Amino acid sequence: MAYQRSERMQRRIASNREGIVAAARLLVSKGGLREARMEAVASEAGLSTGALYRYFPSKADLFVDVLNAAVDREIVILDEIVNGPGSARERLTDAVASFVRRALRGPNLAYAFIAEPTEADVDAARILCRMRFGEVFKAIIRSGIENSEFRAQDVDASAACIVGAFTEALVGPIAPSTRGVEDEDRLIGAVSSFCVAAVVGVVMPCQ
Amino acid sequence: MAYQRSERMQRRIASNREGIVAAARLLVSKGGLREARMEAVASEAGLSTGALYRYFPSKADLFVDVLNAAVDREIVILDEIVNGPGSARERLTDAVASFVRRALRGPNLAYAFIAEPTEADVDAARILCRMRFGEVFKAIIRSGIENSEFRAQDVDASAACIVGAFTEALVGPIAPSTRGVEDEDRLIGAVSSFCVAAVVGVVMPCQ
Amino acid sequence: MAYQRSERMQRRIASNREGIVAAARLLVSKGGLREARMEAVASEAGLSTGALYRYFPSKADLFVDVLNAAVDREIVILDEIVNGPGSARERLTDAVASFVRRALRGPNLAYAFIAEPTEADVDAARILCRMRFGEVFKAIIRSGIENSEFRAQDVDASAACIVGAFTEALVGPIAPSTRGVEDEDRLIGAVSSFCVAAVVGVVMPCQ
Amino acid sequence: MAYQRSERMQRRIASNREGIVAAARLLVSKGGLREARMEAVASEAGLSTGALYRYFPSKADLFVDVLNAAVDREIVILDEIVNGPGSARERLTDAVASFVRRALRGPNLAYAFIAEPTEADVDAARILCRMRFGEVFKAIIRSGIENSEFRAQDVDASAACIVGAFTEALVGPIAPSTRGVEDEDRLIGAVSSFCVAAVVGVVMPCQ
DNA sequence: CATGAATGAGAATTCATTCAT
DNA sequence: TATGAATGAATTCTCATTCAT
Repeated sequence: MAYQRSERMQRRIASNREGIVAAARLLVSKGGLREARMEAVASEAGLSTGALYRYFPSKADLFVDVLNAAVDREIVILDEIVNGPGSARERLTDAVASFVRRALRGPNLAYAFIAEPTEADVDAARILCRMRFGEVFKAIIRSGIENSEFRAQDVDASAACIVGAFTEALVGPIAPSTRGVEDEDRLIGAVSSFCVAAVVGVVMPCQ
Repeated sequence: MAYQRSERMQRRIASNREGIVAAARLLVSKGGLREARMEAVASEAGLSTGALYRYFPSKADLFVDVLNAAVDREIVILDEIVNGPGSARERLTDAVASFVRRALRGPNLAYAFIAEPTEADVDAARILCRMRFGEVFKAIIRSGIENSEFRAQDVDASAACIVGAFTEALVGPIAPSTRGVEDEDRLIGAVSSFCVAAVVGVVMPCQ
Repeated sequence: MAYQRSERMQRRIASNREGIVAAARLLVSKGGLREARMEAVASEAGLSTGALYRYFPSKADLFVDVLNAAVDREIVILDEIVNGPGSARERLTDAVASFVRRALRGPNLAYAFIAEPTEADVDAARILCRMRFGEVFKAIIRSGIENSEFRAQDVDASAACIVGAFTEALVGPIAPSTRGVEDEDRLIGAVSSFCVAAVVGVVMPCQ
Repeated sequence: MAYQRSERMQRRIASNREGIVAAARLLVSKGGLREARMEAVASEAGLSTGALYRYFPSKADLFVDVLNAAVDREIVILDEIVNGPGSARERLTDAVASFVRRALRGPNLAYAFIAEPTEADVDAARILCRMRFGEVFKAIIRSGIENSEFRAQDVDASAACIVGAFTEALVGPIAPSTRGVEDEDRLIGAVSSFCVAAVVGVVMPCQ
């Protein structure tokens, strides 16, 4: 009677897991972490609440996973840009623009997660995610400083500022992310210009 | 025949109100809005939960007050800088530095509140506060553009980026605000340089 | 230093007591017992909540008093009618009409109290009041039976029915006591006819 | 892949719902709406408070249901009598007797609900219920007037009076519904005679 | 005697988590 | 393994009553 986990079953398990994460992501993108109740996630995933706990030991674990999955995708894309060709300036512009563009489209959750703290458990993960984003930008900044494209600066601080700047411009209530789609390019241009100017910062060198 | 409210009592009432706000502020600065339960606030203030409701009609009202009080103080100081003498560049530097410096000291909650969404009621106030901060920086940017200190730019977007940048640099976990006090000046310098460079943005003028 | 209670003081105490009862009555007539909070009563009476407890040991006691005061007045008037001249039938008509008329005017609270149960303590008093009203009508019914104006009947039950009938017709939501003032006489006529017919009840004697 | 809800479970759910309603009914019949706390209901039903909210969205909804269930049963029975054969007089007698008889037995809550106002939400339902009772009696009265069994009269007022009369005779403390069961028939007879006499009202036709 | 701020025991409702089926 | 009903601790808010001033 030894229990052999069939391939079919394995696939179902994997797909259930993905389905749960997808459902959770959808709900978060709609109403934020605050409104993503376990029962709603289960229902969206076509499962029972009990089943959720077979895949994730707690709500926090589930949302940490959701967060990481979303951020992983971002990081992959950003890393490609960062490690790609072009000047540091171009790569920074592209990285910011790429992030902002996808965030404006949704349902990309990176921004939602970045902006919304919750329980301590999830918060810790969020913090790590912000750090991962920070690392991406640190890499660009460092390479820009090395080849004298960028001014000398506190790399940690600048990276934090960049992440904060585009996050706020996107999700912050100040920033009119609701302007409408036509202005998308304008917003992207404005934010990436801001960030590039900040790190380049050859300020009035000829005066 | 009405009794005269004794001065002693008046002082007690005033001090209680302040005590409640202070207790709430403390708890928020420790554990965020989500851990600031009414009972905890009451206990911290040395009162009963019922007493809280004599001073504030609801939890949301209390925290809106706490938030506004913190932000009011900031805005007063920032406005003074903004409307003061000096070039736009100097004023921007000073404004950012001033905010960051006080935030690093604490218990200044402006940054905590700026960063943490909660219930819809409080959230509305938070959004207004961010907007108020945004307005301060818009004013500087506009004046800088007018006198050609700053490049032409999307004022709304830049203001959002500035607020996001120093917020993130402060509360964001990327920027280790836990570094210790020795680095305070360094952080302040880094963040304000970042913001100034971003809006000035005379990028590579001699190339 | 023996304390002589001055006449002035005695008068104030008495007038305060009356003021409290009046305030309570007003609030009840507006929003029912449910909405007559002690603080509101105090405020309406121009006193502090604490003062209330100098005159009444508890909320229940206060409202029992209010109830009894209102009912006392009714009973005095009804008793006058009951013990006055006229046939039992006339006296019953007058009694019902008199009660209904004053109730329609307000702020007569008898009906409000009659219709609204609350805490056990007050409820007991309410029950007693209904009994007192019942006694009034029992007296009329008995005298009507004695002189053969009314049919033989269960006096207790009939009295209860009468009280219930006009109470419901007044405060019950079925009975449109909101019809407007022009219909006042019509309602009074209808209700008293109903009650008289019920106790006379010489039903189809000639058939 | 959805599991089939077992019949056993379905039965449990149905019986739980009924159990909750029954528990609520019991508590109301004992101590009135004001003593029927959600925790007490849950405990009486052998459930947790949380479970109650799976079946009813709020306390008000639960009690509206309880009220309506009780009244529905009454109305069905009364309607049968009203629309049945017999003279208007007979049908009125039967309707009143039927209601009073069942009310004396309990746990029939119609009378309890009829007599006790509570929170606004439940109150609205209570008012509707009284109106439904009123309609039943209006129908009889109208048909009695049409075929000259009853005197001309204000149908609305009379219906209200009837409902008030038997309600008071039952729950009102004047009419000792605690008399004991032997007097049941006597009370029923007295109340229905009262109501019939009231609407027939051919008062002293031969004098 | 008057004041009214403070008390604190409730009461309703929510939701992550468990466990019998 | 899946289900989803049940749990129950947690949390906000209310209001009669008390007591220091």
